[in-house]
Amino acid sequence: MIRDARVLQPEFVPREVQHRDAEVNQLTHALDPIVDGERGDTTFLFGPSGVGKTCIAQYTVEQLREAVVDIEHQYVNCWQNYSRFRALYRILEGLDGTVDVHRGSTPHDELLRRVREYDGPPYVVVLDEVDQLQDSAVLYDLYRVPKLSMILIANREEELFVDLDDRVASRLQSARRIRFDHYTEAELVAIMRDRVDWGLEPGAVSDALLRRIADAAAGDARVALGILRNAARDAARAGHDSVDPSTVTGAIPDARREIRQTTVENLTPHQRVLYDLLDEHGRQHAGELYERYREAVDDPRTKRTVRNYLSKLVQYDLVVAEGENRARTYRLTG
DNA sequence: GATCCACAGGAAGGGTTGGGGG
DNA sequence: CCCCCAACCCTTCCTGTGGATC
Repeated sequence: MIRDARVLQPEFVPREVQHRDAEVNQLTHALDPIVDGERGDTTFLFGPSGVGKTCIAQYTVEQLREAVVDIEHQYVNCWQNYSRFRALYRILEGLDGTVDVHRGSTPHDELLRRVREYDGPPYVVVLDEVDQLQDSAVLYDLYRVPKLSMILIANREEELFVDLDDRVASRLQSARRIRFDHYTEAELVAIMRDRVDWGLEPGAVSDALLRRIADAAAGDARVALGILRNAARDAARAGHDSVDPSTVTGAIPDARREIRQTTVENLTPHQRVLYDLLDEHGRQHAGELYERYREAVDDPRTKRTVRNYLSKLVQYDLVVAEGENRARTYRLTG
């Protein structure tokens, strides 16, 4: 039943994107100067998850690569590369592949110096989840690199600008902004239909089922494709030649869990304990949670450190903090 | 209404880590 | 081989806030 599983994978970038013409055009326009060897406009892509921000950024850069002879590009996920050092390291890595800069042996802004000295073809850097960057001043530094164009991706504009360095904020005030909204049900169905036609045997999934998946995904294409992928896999394993409604129903919680699971697996052991305690006991105040945590581990960290852990969990969208000061409680999302 | 208390989160400093140079 | 140094993590100390208590 499955012909090509790749097109259902989350990281797959389609050759043609659907329902994002306006956004693609705006981004292409912002990058136009690159065609003439100039620097492109700094551009923000804002919107909830699963609405195609990363996909459109990568797609547009790819288009540009086909149109322009010579550009360099690099994708940096700031969720994984959240420190100034790591982000700069990745950016330098995009330029010559190997970097012989190691922490400890080089003056602390050697990385930035090397990036600034860059004088090759135009360099397009996509900074995904840019709100996760600990030191936003790095954006200010990158802003001053002549050959470097930035595409910045984040969920919410307000949250991003709240803790931006003042210099950065004023510079980025003038940056272009492109907003992405949830997909409609019809758009999600069309996106899935396209992937189904490429990746599955004809007739494997009916439109009615795609509508059902779209409904469960609530405008999030990543969730929709996750459900579709799991449903197709389950049906294939069961030896069916098409997906039926009950398989879809079974795949919905799986897909949700899958997306969350990859995040949970990246937690440190201590963060994981906090996550599990919130899972087990539900909504809690910081005090009770800390007491349980202290019981649960051999070498408890201080309250201050646990507060840092919790704010990480909130940033990762695994935990919600509700209320202020004493009244604040923590619980898992969803 | 003054005081207390639990909590959030900033700032500063120390310890650990892990690479390169002497 | 040892030492140096920056990155990183954790702790300590601190200020600010708002609900609870008297």
